[in-house]
Amino acid sequence: MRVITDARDQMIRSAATLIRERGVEGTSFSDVLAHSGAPRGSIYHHFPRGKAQLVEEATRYAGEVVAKGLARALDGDDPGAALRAFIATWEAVLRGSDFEAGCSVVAATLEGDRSPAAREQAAAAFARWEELYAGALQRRGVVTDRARSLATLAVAAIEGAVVLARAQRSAEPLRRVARELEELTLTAVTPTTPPSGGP
Amino acid sequence: MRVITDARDQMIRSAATLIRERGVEGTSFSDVLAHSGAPRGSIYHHFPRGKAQLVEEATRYAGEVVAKGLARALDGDDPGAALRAFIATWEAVLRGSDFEAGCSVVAATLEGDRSPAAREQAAAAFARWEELYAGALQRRGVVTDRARSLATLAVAAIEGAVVLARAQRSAEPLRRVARELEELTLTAVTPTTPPSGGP
DNA sequence: GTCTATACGAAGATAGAC
DNA sequence: GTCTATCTTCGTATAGAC
Repeated sequence: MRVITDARDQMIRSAATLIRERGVEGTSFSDVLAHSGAPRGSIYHHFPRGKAQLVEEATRYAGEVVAKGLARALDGDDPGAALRAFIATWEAVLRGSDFEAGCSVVAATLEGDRSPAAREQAAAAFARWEELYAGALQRRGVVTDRARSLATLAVAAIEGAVVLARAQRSAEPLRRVARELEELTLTAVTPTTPPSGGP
Repeated sequence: MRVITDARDQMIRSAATLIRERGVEGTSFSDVLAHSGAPRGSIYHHFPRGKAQLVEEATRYAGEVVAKGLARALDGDDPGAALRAFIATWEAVLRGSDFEAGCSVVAATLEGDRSPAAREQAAAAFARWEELYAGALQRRGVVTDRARSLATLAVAAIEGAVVLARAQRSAEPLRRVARELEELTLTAVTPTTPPSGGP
């Protein structure tokens, strides 16, 4: 059994954190070492393929963390609550960093032209998030195609809102997107029954 | 009167194009010179503050190009049509680059922690796009607050969809987001009148 | 496994000739 | 204005000692 807080995992976590703030190109090995406290000589021992490998694993890790949070929030089978929890997480990230940090998976996508493997990890992460949310909508009676569209909209809009929030240094974009997505979800899972004639 | 295709403007355009593909950190002066054909000795003549200044102007330029396209599409006062035109533009960018290019303004936001001025340009661009779209919705009878929320959702979702599309190398995210946004817009501008009793 | 030292290249920025 | 040459810094990656 392996302890999950060994040096290697700590480096991956540090890399994910720094990539979130500075991007892939803006994060050097020295930065990761300083942040993680890992010894310099152990980089190529743990990551033989160098930075490309570290970025890949950091992207995969970041994707999994979000997926786990999303899955937990979806336990209650209430898509609206999951949406709120998901958005609240991002708002915490933004506020906790004074709007300096965003999503590592987005960063890996944008700067992943030099390492296709990192971009593939990013693609897998987005697909997983969409799948989780679409599944919850389907369990609440939304048909497959619509559930997929809504899930893609939710993931895209939230990730986009995080970008807008960073640029404008305000949580307002995230709140507006949250409001619209919640109402849309509510409408989708609630069959449009004409108002009955009262009691 | 100044010709708009002089060396300086060409460098700005090249920078915007390259940033869209490789990000800010991934775009060097040498890249911009090779792409624009500008002479090496003229960099610090045209941009005394160096790369930071070039990135700022490229971000501003990219924001204006999109804003102009959006304003043109909104001429007809049909928000749905504008939405389609806006999305079609991004789909063309993605397909034309084999999903290697995205939005320079997003790139400037993510890597703009080293140059606050570039991020401010990005924030201004996003705000302008939102404002344009919200204005069109208001002219179609949507109340201010709702128009703002819908506009933020649209900008965030489309920018997010461009990121997803790059990662997954597919235009599908953009198409799904387009479908949902169009329906949402249609619902918002069409007052929910209960069906009248016939002709 | 981890260390120090270093190779090697590329980046941004500057200086001085033309 | 534009050129070439160069300075300085910093990045990844490697080599060899412990």
